[in-house]
Amino acid sequence: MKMMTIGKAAGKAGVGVETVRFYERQGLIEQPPKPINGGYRDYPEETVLRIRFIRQAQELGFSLREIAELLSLNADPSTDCADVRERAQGKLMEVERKIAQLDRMRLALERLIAACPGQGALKACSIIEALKGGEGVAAKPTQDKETTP
Amino acid sequence: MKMMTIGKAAGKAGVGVETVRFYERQGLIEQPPKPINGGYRDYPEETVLRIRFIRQAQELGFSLREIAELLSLNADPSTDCADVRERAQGKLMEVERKIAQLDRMRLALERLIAACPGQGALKACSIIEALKGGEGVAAKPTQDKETTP
DNA sequence: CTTGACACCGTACTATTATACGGAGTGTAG
DNA sequence: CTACACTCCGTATAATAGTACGGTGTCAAG
Repeated sequence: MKMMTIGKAAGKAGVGVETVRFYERQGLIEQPPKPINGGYRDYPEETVLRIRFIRQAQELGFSLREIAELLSLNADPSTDCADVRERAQGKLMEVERKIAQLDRMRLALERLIAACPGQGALKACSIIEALKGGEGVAAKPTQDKETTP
Repeated sequence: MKMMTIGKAAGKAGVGVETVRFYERQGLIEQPPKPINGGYRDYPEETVLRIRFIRQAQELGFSLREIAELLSLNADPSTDCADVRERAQGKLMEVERKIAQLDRMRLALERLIAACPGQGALKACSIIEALKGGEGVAAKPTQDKETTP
């Protein structure tokens, strides 16, 4: 039977061997047991999928800690369902917020592209305006007390 | 006239003073000139907007380097329009890819939440499957040569 | 049975993104 | 005019996410 060593697994997932080991140390993926008689570990296909998930999620702005939380939703069909549900709902809200923000950015970029070759009136569309609404979850800005007495 | 010191600007943007200085050093925001007779710098409102944009974009998975690229699209109505347009189109594709990925994750989370309280058949929906399609731009996985000779 | 590529493992180094510290200067409320 | 908070600037330290290195062990092709 074909044996998947760490190098093969890393290759299939598109990362380096050291990265796989790093994720193991962080508890993001499980290290397969070392064969009883010594020798090389055999990685299951699932590890490859997990690593790919991790990389994709990173590109979407999740930290490894957050990704661990996402993966934990997946991992335990045995654990308290209501708890998983609640955490999933939190993540869902986060995801929806990101989608909304990206959609604003998409619109801004589209406007920018549209405005570009037509006339010189490029000044009209500011990328910065794109993400105006939808505050991040933490660290609210201090209120600007209006000079309107 | 009201003067916005670095602390005020940082507060309005929801970051610390040190972070503002850091962004200045990175060239993400411009440091206002020091008043001729010494004293404190006066930050324009635009700086606050830029900082907020930076934080939002970071949550969407852009690095500071990428954010600098995004901001540069905004900055120069004078520069070569075709170039700006091209870069904007690249960013747009990136944004659309992210949206698609997040949409998959959203669906997976919704399925997870829906599957949760009904029956114990939670096993059915794997978060990991959510991001299957849509490879990241770089680092393609090595091809798994099928054992089908 | 040797040789070369890779696994194993611990430790060290790097890049990115901040945060903290310390000493001197500045602005303002009382 | 003094106390206190805040700015300024340079340097130091930290957290996150890897990446590299070096010595030893293992496997498999020739």
